[in-house]
Amino acid sequence: MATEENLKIIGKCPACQGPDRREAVRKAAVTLFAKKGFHATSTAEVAKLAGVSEGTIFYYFGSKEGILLDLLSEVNLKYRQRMAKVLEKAPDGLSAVLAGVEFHFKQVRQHSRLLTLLVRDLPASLGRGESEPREFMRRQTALILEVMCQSLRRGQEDGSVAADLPVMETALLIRSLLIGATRLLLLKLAPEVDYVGQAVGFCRRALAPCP
Amino acid sequence: MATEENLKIIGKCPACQGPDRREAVRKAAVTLFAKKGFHATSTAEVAKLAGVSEGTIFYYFGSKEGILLDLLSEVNLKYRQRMAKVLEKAPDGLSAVLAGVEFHFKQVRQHSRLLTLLVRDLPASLGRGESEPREFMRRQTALILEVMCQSLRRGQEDGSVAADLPVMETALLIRSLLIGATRLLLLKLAPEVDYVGQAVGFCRRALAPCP
Amino acid sequence: MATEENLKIIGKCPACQGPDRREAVRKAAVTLFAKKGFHATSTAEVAKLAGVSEGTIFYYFGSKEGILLDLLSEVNLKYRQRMAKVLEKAPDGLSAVLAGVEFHFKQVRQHSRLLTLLVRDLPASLGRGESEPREFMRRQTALILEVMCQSLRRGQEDGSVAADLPVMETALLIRSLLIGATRLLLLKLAPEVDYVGQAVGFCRRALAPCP
Amino acid sequence: MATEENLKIIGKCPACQGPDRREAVRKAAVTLFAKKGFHATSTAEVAKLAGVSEGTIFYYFGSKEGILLDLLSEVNLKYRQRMAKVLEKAPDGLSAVLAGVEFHFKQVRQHSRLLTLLVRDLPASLGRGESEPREFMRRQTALILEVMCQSLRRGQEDGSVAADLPVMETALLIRSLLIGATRLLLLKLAPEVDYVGQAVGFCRRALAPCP
DNA sequence: TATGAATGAGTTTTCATTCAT
DNA sequence: CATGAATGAAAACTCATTCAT
Repeated sequence: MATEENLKIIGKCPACQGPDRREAVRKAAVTLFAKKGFHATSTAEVAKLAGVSEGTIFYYFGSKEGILLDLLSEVNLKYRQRMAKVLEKAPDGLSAVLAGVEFHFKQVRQHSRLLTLLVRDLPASLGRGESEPREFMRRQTALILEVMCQSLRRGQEDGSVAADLPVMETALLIRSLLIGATRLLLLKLAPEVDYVGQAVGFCRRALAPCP
Repeated sequence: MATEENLKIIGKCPACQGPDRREAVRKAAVTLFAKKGFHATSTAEVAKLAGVSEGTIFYYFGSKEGILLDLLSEVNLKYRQRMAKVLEKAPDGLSAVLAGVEFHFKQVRQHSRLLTLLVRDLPASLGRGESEPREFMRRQTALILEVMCQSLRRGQEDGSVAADLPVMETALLIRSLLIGATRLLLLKLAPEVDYVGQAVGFCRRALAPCP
Repeated sequence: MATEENLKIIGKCPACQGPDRREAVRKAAVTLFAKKGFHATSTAEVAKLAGVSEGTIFYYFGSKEGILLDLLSEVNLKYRQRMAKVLEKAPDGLSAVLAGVEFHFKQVRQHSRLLTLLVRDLPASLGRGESEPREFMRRQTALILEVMCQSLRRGQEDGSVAADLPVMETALLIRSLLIGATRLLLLKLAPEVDYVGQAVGFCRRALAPCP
Repeated sequence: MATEENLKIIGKCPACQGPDRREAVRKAAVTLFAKKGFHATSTAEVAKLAGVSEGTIFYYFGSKEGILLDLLSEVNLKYRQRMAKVLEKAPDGLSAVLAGVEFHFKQVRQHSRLLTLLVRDLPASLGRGESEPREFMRRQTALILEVMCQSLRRGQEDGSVAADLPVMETALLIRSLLIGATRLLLLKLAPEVDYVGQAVGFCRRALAPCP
């Protein structure tokens, strides 16, 4: 086919047509937002790195915030789906929760750029008060919490988790631990020790019924 | 004194002279940064709320980021000092750590505006490379971690904390939990349940030696 | 015919083919230009309201200004034709002029959206130098003036209009009155009183020969 | 004084300091708005012609529309004040009105640039619907109408104006005539004849009581 | 010490227009 | 004929910072 060759000749990335332009913007945005932060990145930079015109960004995403929202909803969705899959496979409730903890740290390592957006640029960058994007984030958080709650309940039923623990509060604590750890890790504010294993142990002791 | 009288005449608050101007800027900045975020707040707004000229801000703080850094260092210092005092009073290491956890949540409630600065959007320079302000943040985090580590070691010596726990990693986990919880609480991303008590229990079970 | 069926299937208005597309654009443009003004209306909005693609607009009208010019020439043509018909029917010159005045106010009421275009913001090219669209507007004005002049001359011949009035200047004054009134009425800058009758009386006294 | 000399040396217009910068912007804006129209003039152009930075414009006027509003309120104020003075001097009501008509045409000739703003860029350029600037314009129009009404009433009292004419409607008609004429004159849409004298005669016949 | 007028580089966003299909 | 993805130039506006006073 001549098209691809021609594109090479005129110096255009052959992947950058049609919906691929959208993807190119997303990729560029992830890279820059993760490296410099949402506010410190201009749409001009994103456009340049993506190899598209600035207009294209607004054609596809409507606004700068639109890119971030689009990115985040995907991060959240994939994270949740994978997390859910991991939890399902576990033999009992406690194992599920602990597998979730382990999974989270693995994700942080593997998708650090994307998750950095979650701990640095969001939701602080988004509209304050009762804005639409804020509500969006709250929903996302609630969904992830729900998954965690289910495993905890399952654990209380099968006896692997202490029965007297209030489910929601406990889920919040585990979630807090994961969020805080991600922040310390990705913003490199803490010494670079690997504490995944310790995190699992920490939670196990906190959750398991007293023998 | 002529000064005070004059000030009354021209309608300026007599407290807003000399070093008080500095303080006025700090107060205004805390309020605005916490409410709207660092990026969304302009120096003009800060100056206006503080009742000083824009030039004054730069005279005292050098830059917009300078205000934030100044604020953060004070938040950290006071937090650390108070935390240290709380830990000292505890009868044993475990109680110290748990008292620290409880103290943290109390602080969040009492000084929410100030602490919001820590979980809200940090300036870009804090997120990238080896900038000076970045190093500053890391130092602050390290100092707080150190305090926590001391209590853990003390607990291992007096037998109230499991002896096989690696101190630094465990301190990081507790710190993570506190940071994550603060974020969820202050950014109002989680249901508004009170989980201080649960947090203490969670940590006690995770730290206490197996009976 | 397959076309109509297909259109129904894909949910497109069957009237929107061929020259009807042109008409759809015109209708949408009138609505939006009258409501929001020429400058504040984007071609995208026009295309959307018309249910056609953006390209179509440029296919038919060449440019955004082209739509306006097309619209204006039609407004003027119809206005002139109708005005001419009204003037013809009048028994004498003065009655013709006064009927014209009355007719104008009726038009303003009936076709307010279309006529608003004439008093609203014209594109920059209409306001400057010797541009082509500028010349176009001047021609339109001249044509309407000419009609008015004819009636005045007729009135002077049949004695219903004072013989010593300079025709062109008088026509310009009447036209001025109509234009100004339209502006005040359509832009709703004046109290909403109905002054058609008064306008007719005003002109009659100004034109009729002194008894 | 050294200051003025220095300024000349570094190539700055000596008039362009302090509040004179504000004035420089106003002057530049009048020139450009009148020549090209409000929409077709960019703030960059205004800044360049005024010899100030673009920021300065926003420092003083807040927005592009702010310049226009500022300009217009001054035009209106001066116009009204001068008009009032002219009307006062007249020996009777009819003379007052006619002097006002004559005065208007004189103004149009003398301050054509400024008045062009009134007939072309306003109020079409300003916010639609019930916007603040729109209301501003309505108030301005009302004030001018009021002045005209006073003279008409005075004329009816002293017998120089027909007693049976409804004051407001008549004022509106005269105002309409002036507005329309200004538009035709300044936008150069009509043949360039001088019809001031005719306008006065036209109005006299329309207003004077039938002998 | 304190001011605030002035800046200009930078921001996000808009939009008429083009053109390959 | 008709589309709509893509553009890029330009727009209005913001704001941290400076500096003469």
